[in-house]
Amino acid sequence: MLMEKYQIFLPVSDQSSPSGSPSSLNMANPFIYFHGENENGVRPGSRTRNVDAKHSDPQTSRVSNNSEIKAEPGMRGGENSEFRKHKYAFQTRSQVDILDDGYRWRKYGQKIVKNSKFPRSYYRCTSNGCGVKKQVQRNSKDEEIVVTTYEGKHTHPTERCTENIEDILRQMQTYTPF
DNA sequence: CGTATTTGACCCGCGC
DNA sequence: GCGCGGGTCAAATACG
Repeated sequence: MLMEKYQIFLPVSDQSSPSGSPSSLNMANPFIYFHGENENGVRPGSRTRNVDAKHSDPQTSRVSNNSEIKAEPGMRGGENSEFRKHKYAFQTRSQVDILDDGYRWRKYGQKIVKNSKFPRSYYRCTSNGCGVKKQVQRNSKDEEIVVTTYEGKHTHPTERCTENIEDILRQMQTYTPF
């Protein structure tokens, strides 16, 4: 057995789908994961957020916050598409949801998904101009399995030292077969 | 008091 | 067109 204390499942290869129709992103398989790189991953007219207007919010000065994630087609050009391409996921065997990977994350949402009994948390990197997102979900079948999905690419160096990896492993262990 | 988290509402795509 | 499922926002709250 390779896994002694922790277990990491790296993302599968990108073009490993011979069928060409990888529509089956079923999470039914507890250990099979995929990382789809949405080349076009632009959400068509994603949330213009008119709700503020109807909500009679005269200030609406949070434009800065929106603009960074706006990712409108044609705004950033190719850079934008590449930004979306970096999307991958991996699974870790851990008992803590939040794995400190050196970046600062701010939770911005939490949802209950059908497949899982546990809620899915949405995080975003709290750096200016760095719209990297991350979502953490716990597998319903194996409570110890935590699925972490990253999307985007960090435009800034890691705040903490690289040696922090030890801390990560320390956090990830907590599981002893014996 | 500033920043991060909580949490309900909203938005959007998709299936019926 | 409506309901459902999933993703995001933002006001309120918690926390240092």
